[in-house]
Amino acid sequence: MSGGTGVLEPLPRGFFERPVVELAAALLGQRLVRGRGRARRVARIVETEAYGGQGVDPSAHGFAGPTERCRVMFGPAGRAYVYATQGRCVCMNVSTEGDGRGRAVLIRAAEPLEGVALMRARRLARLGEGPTRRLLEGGGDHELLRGPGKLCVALDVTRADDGADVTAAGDGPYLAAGEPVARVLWTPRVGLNPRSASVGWRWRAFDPDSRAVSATRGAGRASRGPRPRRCPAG
DNA sequence: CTCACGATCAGCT
DNA sequence: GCTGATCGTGAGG
Repeated sequence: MSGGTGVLEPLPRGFFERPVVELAAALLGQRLVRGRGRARRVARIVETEAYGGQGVDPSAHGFAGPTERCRVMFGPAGRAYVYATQGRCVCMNVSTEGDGRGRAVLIRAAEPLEGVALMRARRLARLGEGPTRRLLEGGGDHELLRGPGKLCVALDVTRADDGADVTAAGDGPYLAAGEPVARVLWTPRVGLNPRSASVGWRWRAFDPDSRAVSATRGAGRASRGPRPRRCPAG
């Protein structure tokens, strides 16, 4: 049960060389793989957000151009951009387009497929007593990767993975082919500055059939905020 | 150097 | 649904 032996072939570089909003949808259903052997963990991506780059998207880290933190987004497509927010949580993005404009897709949530016990152990190691601990101990596996910070905890994604090539199988995080999702819904992205001009853009894509879609304060679930659409709009 | 601000989360009400 | 925690990051002096 733990540690499947099947080879998970990485997605090719060309998969990531496409418009960022299109990639946000294309990543739904794909596999996020971390670790080798008994430490291997595999998850099915169910929620993403597109971040437009320099001069395009005021909510994107790369809006004003490259900085030391976000330089990976300005490099080739198919690299992990991993950053810390609130000083405590880390989030993982995948660079796209590769045209030096600083665009990337944030991976917000996933469903655990393999290495679930290790994911759970990683999450529990950071939790005190409380409802979340009881939920995870009681088999609430859909909660393991439900949110960009939680996902990185469960998969041991850290700042050390910033710049990692997600098209290369190995110990580091990489992307492998899954199955396309049946439906894709779009809403505004979560947690943005409400004064930002791009706050209403429907660049958050998710699989409405998944229980693992995140429900962060504010604009999280499909049931709140503007009604999800089938196509992105500005 | 200082300072303001989060692409969040866990725990409560 | 609401709030405090807690610090990396980038901009400015």
